[in-house]
Amino acid sequence: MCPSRYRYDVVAMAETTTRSERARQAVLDAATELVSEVGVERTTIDEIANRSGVAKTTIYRHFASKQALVVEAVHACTFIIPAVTNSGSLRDDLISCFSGTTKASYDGRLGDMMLSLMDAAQRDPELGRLVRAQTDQRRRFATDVIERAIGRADLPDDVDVDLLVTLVAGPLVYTKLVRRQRVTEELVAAVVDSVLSRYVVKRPAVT
Amino acid sequence: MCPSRYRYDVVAMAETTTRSERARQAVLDAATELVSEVGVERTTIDEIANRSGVAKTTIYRHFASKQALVVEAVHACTFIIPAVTNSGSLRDDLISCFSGTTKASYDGRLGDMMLSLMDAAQRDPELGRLVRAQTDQRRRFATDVIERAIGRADLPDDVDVDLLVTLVAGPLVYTKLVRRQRVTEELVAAVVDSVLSRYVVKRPAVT
DNA sequence: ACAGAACGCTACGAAACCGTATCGTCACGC
DNA sequence: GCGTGACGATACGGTTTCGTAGCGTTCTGT
Repeated sequence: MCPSRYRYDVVAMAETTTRSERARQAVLDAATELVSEVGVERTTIDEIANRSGVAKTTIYRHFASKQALVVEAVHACTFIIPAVTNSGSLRDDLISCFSGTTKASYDGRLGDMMLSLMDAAQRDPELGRLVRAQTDQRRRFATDVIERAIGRADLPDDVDVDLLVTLVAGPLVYTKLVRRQRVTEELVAAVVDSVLSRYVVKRPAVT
Repeated sequence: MCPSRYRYDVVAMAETTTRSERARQAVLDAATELVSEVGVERTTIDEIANRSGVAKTTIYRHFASKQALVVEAVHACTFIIPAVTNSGSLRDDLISCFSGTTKASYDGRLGDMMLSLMDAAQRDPELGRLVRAQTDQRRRFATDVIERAIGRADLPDDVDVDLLVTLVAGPLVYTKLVRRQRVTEELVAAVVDSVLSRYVVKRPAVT
């Protein structure tokens, strides 16, 4: 009847998990939460211990250092892979791709910690690799979509794929990180249409 | 013959400046240098004292707190206003505007501290206002250029000016901050041309 | 030259944080 | 049910950093 000393929620996790795994997961959850709130630099082990309900000593039984813990916590929420459609329409696939990527990268906690993460990545090689891997992966999705379009001759084969990806991703990332505004579906569509307008029949120039 | 105890360079400053002003400036210089190297969070008063040659006690005679010092130091290098041409050519003016803005915002120290600054701005209202003011000012230059073009009927008057600015600024900022690549003149021109291609006569769609 | 203002130096208290040690308590497989 | 492994609580040493105090030294205007 008396409550367990272990404060992290046992019920919320599959009962097949061990005590050790539950503690570990509670620590990782608290770490991502904290990083998204106060950034990498201001995240402390003591506060993670408080929020997770896991004793600091136990945290150090699972993770070698604060740096290792942060890296693993960030890693966990970084590799959420958005689904990308393959409809045969360049426009639709691009919108789908960037909507998915935006959701996976800039909504929720990961979006909140993105700036702090990129800043910390400037000085922490481990985090640097993590951020770079994510950026590359996100760009890869868009690159694939574009190359499929080139294969269908929906785009000229001398198109600068790298630039094209930057032309779409740039305004979206800028809107989120610099202007701190929500990236709406309408914005994604407007950016994609603007970039693609160069390659499709359109209204004549205004005189 | 014996060297002065005051280590900051007296010669480098106009001799009309007072001792107090020289110390103050040396502190601000060291602060911006340090912030650009290690970020806002890791910048310490002791290290500023070391680099500037100004005693920590003297620093606190000039600035109420570390936060106040950082804000003022950042403010000093933030308000460098780039020159923008008014040639009558939308394309040339846009390229000039964004080249200038990029130089003023993302080259040198300010560029190095930008990520850390935007991160810190999320939690420090004072820095938040500073960053927002700079962003707004940068966008204002581009907005002016575009509105002049609308006045000349080089652009339709129903064009979404805000979106247009984002379409150009986004890829440049993204290239610098996320991809950590240099923003070349060629890139600026390529982005401007891509965005403007919607509004000028261009090659027909590839079949 | 001289007085007062400004600075440098050393030292310090207080707080935050990292990582470890110790020991008592709990959970889980057998 | 019982032992072993895992956890919780407390405490601690060491380090870093902020911001201040005290006091001697240097500069500067008059």
